[in-house]
Amino acid sequence: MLSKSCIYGIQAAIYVAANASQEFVPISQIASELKISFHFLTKVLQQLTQARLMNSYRGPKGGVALAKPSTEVTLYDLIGAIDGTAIFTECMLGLPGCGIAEPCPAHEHWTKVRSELTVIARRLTLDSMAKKAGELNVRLTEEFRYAQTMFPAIRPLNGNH
Amino acid sequence: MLSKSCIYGIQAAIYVAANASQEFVPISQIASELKISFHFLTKVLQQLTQARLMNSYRGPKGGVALAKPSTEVTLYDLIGAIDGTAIFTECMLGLPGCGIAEPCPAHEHWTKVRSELTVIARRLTLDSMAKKAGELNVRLTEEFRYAQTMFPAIRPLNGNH
DNA sequence: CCTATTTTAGACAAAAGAGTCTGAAATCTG
DNA sequence: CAGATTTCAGACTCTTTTGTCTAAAATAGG
Repeated sequence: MLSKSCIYGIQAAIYVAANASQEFVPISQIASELKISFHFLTKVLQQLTQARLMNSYRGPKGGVALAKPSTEVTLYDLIGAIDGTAIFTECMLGLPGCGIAEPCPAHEHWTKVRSELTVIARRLTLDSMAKKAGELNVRLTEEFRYAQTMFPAIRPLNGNH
Repeated sequence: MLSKSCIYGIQAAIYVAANASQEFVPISQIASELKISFHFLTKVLQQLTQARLMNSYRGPKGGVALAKPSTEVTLYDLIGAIDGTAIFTECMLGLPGCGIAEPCPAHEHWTKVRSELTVIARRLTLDSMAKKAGELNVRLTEEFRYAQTMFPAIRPLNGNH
């Protein structure tokens, strides 16, 4: 469905949005919290900065930050910047000419799913995902559980897990 | 979205369903009509026979055939046999624990798309796809067009294109 | 029985994706 | 200015996917 690069990029973006208090978040911090290879994440986040979704800053106190308010960055933007928009536009069977004029045998059904996917991806903002991640961590912490497999990024930083 | 293997397998299955008059359809015929590498398609179709979706027969007059009526083979079956069912079950962000108890930040939205995808894949039969492909070719033929990029498999075999 | 045809099995190569590492450039702190 | 920190750029390796090829087993037909 989504490439690993894309998944890492989305997770990192959520992390950055959830840590909006920090001006620039070091990639090393994101990588260690999310348990992603630092160098690999670096390359993924470069794609997001080149797509103008993030700003970066070198040196001490450097890192990455959202280029826009988290309410204005959607899942669609992130996927488009890393995996491209093919998933939102292409034929399920990969047939180049598939469209209304020359539909493939699965065309009408797949377009229905695809358009819903597009709507949802366009509506889902980093802001709302970061808030969901926050709620999740509060609940997990209250239940004395540790979101190891879930979303280690967003766990509270008070350290009492 | 779907792997190339999976796309080839689906196209080939539609082709076989559309050529139900032939008892066994040689893979070489499918490959040349669909313009897929013969040896590669061979391996893909072996997956479908091992999954009991197709029968195969060696030697002259051999080939592959559907193991069940085309009304009883769904897109879900084909995808499941080649790419596996992960796409119908897995979290969008690939998080292992994601579920109702521990949803990831995009959980509820993705499950909505995913369940619609599952419903459609389970309902869409080879029979209906083969019929759609047939209608398409009639129309294309009437318009003196040649479904080269579209679905070369299903074009009529009368040869007057 | 012999030959042609076809699937089966598996080795091999090419391409893309994922992950690792090194060095250079920028920037802060003292 | 010196040293530490951090992104940037690119080379490199490993794995998976995709694609190609060869030989063996099964089967039909003469």
